[in-house]
Formats: sequence, C-alpha cells, structure tokens
Amino acid sequence: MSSNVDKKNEESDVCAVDFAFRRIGGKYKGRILWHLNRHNILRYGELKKEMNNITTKMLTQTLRQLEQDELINRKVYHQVPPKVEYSLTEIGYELIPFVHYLENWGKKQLENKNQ
Amino acid sequence: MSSNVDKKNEESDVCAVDFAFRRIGGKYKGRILWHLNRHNILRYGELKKEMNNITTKMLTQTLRQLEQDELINRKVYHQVPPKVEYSLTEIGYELIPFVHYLENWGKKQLENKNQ
DNA sequence: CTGTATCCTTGAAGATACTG
DNA sequence: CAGTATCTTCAAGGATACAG
Repeated sequence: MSSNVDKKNEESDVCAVDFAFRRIGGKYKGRILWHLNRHNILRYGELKKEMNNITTKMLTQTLRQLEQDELINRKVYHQVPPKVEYSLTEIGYELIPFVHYLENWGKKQLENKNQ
Repeated sequence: MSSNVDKKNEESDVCAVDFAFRRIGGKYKGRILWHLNRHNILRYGELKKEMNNITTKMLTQTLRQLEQDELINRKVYHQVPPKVEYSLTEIGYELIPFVHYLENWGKKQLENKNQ
C-alpha cells in the first residue's frame, strides 16, 4: 500500500478528510456523539428523548453505523424488559474536541446572524 | 433571544452543532476547504482538477453554497475568457484547524485498518 | 474558461405498524 | 424497552448538452 501512497501523498491526505467526513456525516451523528459525551452513558430511550423527534428507525440505523465504525459501544443487558446502554469508544471520544470546536464555531455564526 | 436560552441552554448548544454540521456537510465541502487552504487561491478549473471527477454542476452548486454561507470568496475577472478565483474567507479559515483535526483522525483510522 | 439547464438515478430520511 | 419491517417521500448527487 505504502508504495503507491508515496507518489500521490496529497491524494491520501484528502482521502483521510473524506473518510472522516463520511464517518461523522449524516443528519444525526454529530448530535449523538455530543449527547453521549455529555452523559457518558445513555440508554436507547434516553438518547431518543434527547434527540427529539428522531424516529426509531433512524436512531437505530445511525447507532448501528456508529457501532460498526467503532465510535460507540453498545452494551446489552439480557433482561426483561431489555436494557441497552450506549457510550463512546476511545476512537469516538477522540472526535469530541472537534465536535466542541464546531459547536463553538457554530455558536459564533449564529450570534452574528441574530444581530 | 437570551431569555429562552437560559432555561434550555443544552438545546441551543446542540443546535450549534447541528448548524455547523449543515454548513460543512455534503460530499465535497470539506475537501474544497482543504484544497483552498492548501493553495490559498484556486481558479475554478484548477479546483475542478484537484477535486477529481466532480461534475461542473456539483462543483458550482457547492461553491455557491459555501459563498452564500460566507466560507469562501469568489472573485470574478471580467475578461474573455473569464477568470474566477476562489479563496477562504476569515470565517472559512477558522474551520481549517478542525479540518486538519479530522484529517489526522481519519489517517489514524485508515492506518489501523490497513494493518 | 466558467459556468447553466435538464433530466435522471440513488440513497437518505420519514411514517407507520408491528414484535421479542 | 428496544428495537424490525415496509412503504413512501424527497433532496442530493450524477450525466449530458449547451452557452456567454
């Protein structure tokens, strides 16, 4: 792999940007990471309430993607009724500074708009 | 505005995250910012080459959005043939640290994958 | 060279009903 | 409680032709 990376290093850099954007893109991923960071651990239902109006389909689907990309942990308690807890993985946690950075940037833009 | 922000501060925080994600979401925005930062100024055609396979429709459309959100400048030289230069605004430039953060994060994940 | 204008395809997201 | 399963809608993105 490193053989063809050498000549076109710029390309692989861009791919990394692209790769990362695909990982955190979509309508809900940023907000889910934000909430999970704020609460450390959230059950499915708790997260759904925080997300306000998201459908179960979208929430489940998005959580599965995040889990597959290893940005979040999913811990199932085999009880009745069931209990499932979500939390950030280390990799996911590494995105938090960036989420906060974006949040502050966004706040700044919103303030300027409302003046 | 600040009156109803007090009681539900968390909500406005999330909105800022959401707001920012919409600004830099989409398939090409991150990469465009990345290239503009790298080259300072790029003409339409140069940027198109850098972007590799993007259609004129998508490139123009995305550039117009970025311009409207004041993340980039568009400078037209009324010549024949025309010449248009794109560059980052100050606001857009403020997103660069975040693009780089994501880039490094992405590189790290890609390295782990290929091992 | 820097775009517009159309038409078309695809995938993301939403609504709703149902289940272990 | 924590999801699945379908069906539908809609906007993002792509292909192609043309223009100032």
